[in-house]
Amino acid sequence: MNRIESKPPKGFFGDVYSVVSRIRPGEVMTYGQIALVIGRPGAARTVGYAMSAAPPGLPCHRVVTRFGDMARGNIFGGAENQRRLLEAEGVFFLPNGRIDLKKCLKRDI
DNA sequence: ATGCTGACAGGAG
DNA sequence: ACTCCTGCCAGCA
Repeated sequence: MNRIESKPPKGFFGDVYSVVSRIRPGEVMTYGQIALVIGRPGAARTVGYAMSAAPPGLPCHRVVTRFGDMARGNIFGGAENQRRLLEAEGVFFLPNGRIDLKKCLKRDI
């Protein structure tokens, strides 16, 4: 299906982008948490959908799954690239290859 | 309006 | 640890 690209950010998508852009370097948020922040609990899937339409410049690599791992169809450069970006920002990775959500998960909801 | 899809989350087996 | 199923919500044909 067509990617949403010629559409301006609005409503749900705009909220998602706003929240994601608010994530400070060295911290990450899960899809479900973002959905909760914007007032749409359970809309984690839609958050991911919004991310697929994320405009350039949005730190979508700071958005991870509840396991602190990378999502399936990451289109921004692959899990390796994501890990490199996050580690460069100070995100702590565990030996199992996942992010230490206990330390890096943003909580200023 | 209806149905399908999707970068998820949780629970069950 | 694994897979499978269900629920959730927004956008598009």
